[in-house]
Amino acid sequence: MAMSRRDGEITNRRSKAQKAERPISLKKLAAHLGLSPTTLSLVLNESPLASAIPQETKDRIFEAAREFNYSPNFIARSLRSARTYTVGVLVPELSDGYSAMVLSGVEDHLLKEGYFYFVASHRHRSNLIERYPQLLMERRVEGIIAVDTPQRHRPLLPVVSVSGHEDVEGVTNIVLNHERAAELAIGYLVSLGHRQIAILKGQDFSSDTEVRWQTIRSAASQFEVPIHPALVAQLEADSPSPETGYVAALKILAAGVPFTALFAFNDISAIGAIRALREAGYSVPEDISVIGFDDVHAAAFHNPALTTIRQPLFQMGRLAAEHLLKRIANGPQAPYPEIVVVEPELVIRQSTAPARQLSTSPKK
Amino acid sequence: MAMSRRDGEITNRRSKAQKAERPISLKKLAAHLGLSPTTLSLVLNESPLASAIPQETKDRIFEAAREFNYSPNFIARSLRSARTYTVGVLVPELSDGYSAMVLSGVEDHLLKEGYFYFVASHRHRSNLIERYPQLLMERRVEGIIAVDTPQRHRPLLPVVSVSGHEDVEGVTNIVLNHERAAELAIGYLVSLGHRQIAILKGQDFSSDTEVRWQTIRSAASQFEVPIHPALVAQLEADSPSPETGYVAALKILAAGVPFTALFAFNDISAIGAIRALREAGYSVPEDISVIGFDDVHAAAFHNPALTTIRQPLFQMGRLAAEHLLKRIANGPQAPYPEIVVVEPELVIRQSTAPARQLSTSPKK
DNA sequence: TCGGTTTAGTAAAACGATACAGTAAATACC
DNA sequence: GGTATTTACTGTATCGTTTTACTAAACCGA
Repeated sequence: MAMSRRDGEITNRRSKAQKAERPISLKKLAAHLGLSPTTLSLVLNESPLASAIPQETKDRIFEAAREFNYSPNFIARSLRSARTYTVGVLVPELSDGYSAMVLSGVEDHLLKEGYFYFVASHRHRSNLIERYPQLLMERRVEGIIAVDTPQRHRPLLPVVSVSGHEDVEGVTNIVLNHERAAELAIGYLVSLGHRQIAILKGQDFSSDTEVRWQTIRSAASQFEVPIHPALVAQLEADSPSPETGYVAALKILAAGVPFTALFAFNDISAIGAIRALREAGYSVPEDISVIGFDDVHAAAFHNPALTTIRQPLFQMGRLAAEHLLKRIANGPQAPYPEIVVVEPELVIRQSTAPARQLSTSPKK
Repeated sequence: MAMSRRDGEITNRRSKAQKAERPISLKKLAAHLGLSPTTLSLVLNESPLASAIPQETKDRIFEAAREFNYSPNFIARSLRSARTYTVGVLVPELSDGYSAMVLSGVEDHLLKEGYFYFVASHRHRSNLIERYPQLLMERRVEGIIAVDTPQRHRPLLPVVSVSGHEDVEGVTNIVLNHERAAELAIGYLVSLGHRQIAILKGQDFSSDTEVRWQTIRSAASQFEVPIHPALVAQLEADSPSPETGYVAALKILAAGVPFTALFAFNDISAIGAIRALREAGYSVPEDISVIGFDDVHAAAFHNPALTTIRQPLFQMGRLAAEHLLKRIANGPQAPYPEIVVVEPELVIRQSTAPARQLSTSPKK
């Protein structure tokens, strides 16, 4: 009994009218009670000035407010108080796991504090990266959280950046301790006996790409393992799919330089890389160890379960929200932290193993 | 050179003052130009009434607006026009992939049309499910999109629900053709020779759970394959991790009733189930075929790549936004669709194979 | 009975923009 | 030369709330 509807087809209509009653205003409610709006405002907001109002009147007011389902117009209030209790969040992409995790932490704190937030995802398009902050400012957000989004100019609002790496005045940076992350990964691989390590670099647009690469290089030299240029490939496409890692790993394989371990830019690309390695006849981790980055949900349940460097993404989001609200509360003149560092964690699972005898060609 | 900073530690402060210049208002700009706010408003909004204003004056106005970086106060505008160009989006959870995909589609359309949106994730807590819509209404959103979130009462605003299944007046439902989805999955398994099919039911809080189960039962009876009660398990924990599927699959295995295929509630739980099967000594798909649902990014790159029923999540989000904006534009009296149906798609990958001779115990 | 305090409120301005109704001067028309 | 129209604007009210300053009546103590 398969149906032959096309996607998005509309199956039914109805036209029962929905009353468009404008919500009741303070003024009307006041008129109804024969009081002034001022009085209602004082009472409903439990202002100290309402102390002179007798309880009986207060009760009448509360009663009427409930009866007419009065709720104050947030817009009018915002206009008067110049407070919107709203912040803007810029992310590159919503569906890639990374931003969603950070956002989740951001939201956790913001909603708890009575703030709401606008999300805008710019998909790395520079015109949008320029435009969205303006639009957000027009809407009078009180601050901006920028996730993996470069900040050019000194902002007119408090800005907290997650995984940004520019040193811009007015911006608080929440960053991972990248030196430590690289040390953990390279150190662990070296401890397993790996000396030929392939690296997947991030896309140019990702703000972690450059630091990650620098810290890997310095960790490598610290552990005295050379990084062969042919064993480095860069992720290319702007896609939240493992495809990018697959392609990059193929490139490294094509170069023909043997290696026993691969350190991917993130878990998603690690998963793609594993597929490429497997298709080339290598098994992971027996022939080649793979280590990812981030520890997204999928990492633990991939097959093999991914060894990875965990970034506390949720916590980073929450810290971002906390610092932003603190800056908003303290006012623009107050000092604020320029950098807040969070620590990575090595999560050992099944995609890494001791290095085996190096073989140029797969066993097949 | 490992550092010993604790997470969230603050490394630096500075106190360079940020000027708190209130953005310039029309009134002030008008005063500066020796014109009335009205004139500026007409000119800057390119109102037809500005036709009487000579170009020279217009130029002066535009010039000054640029110079003082004037941008209209959205809040004031909203108050006057009773339009906020803002909608609210309710989701259960941001970090689970599903909501993020839908949200991505929602955003795509909304921002294109000049709308922004507030996100609120309720984590299935019923007090939040009640409270957030109220808060959103106080903030004068013009409509609400509810993703996998039950709607109780007839709303005071246009509501579009994605994967909701209540028939509530005032709500437009964007739903998958679930009958077809079940037919595709069960039909495909049957065509591969499977007759003993295990089912992972969704959590009670998921609005798809009930329909999915009903349509699976009816598809099963249509194809004349019985569903053994011991081969049905329900996902329990409220977690976006494959753990839930792992646990449920263990429960089915424990029952000891043999089966050759498993139809999971979603891809995430399918991935967990595969792990459980594998640990029990079965190989997928040789011993047991597994089919997922949704087609999230991870599905294609899991090992084995997941055969699944694709839901067009991004498109569903976009449709939700389109219908909501249409309803907002048409006003509350206008007719609106009650249901919009989208079609699923069977995506065949490597986690399914022809049924093999049934064996009660794993080959090991 | 006078001055002061408390009680119970109110009036008006303000936030920033927009809509509507004017108006004064200049020009056009016959 | 007188009316009609166009040009170039302005004044005021309004959206819904909050704030500040005010008032009028009642009460209170000496």
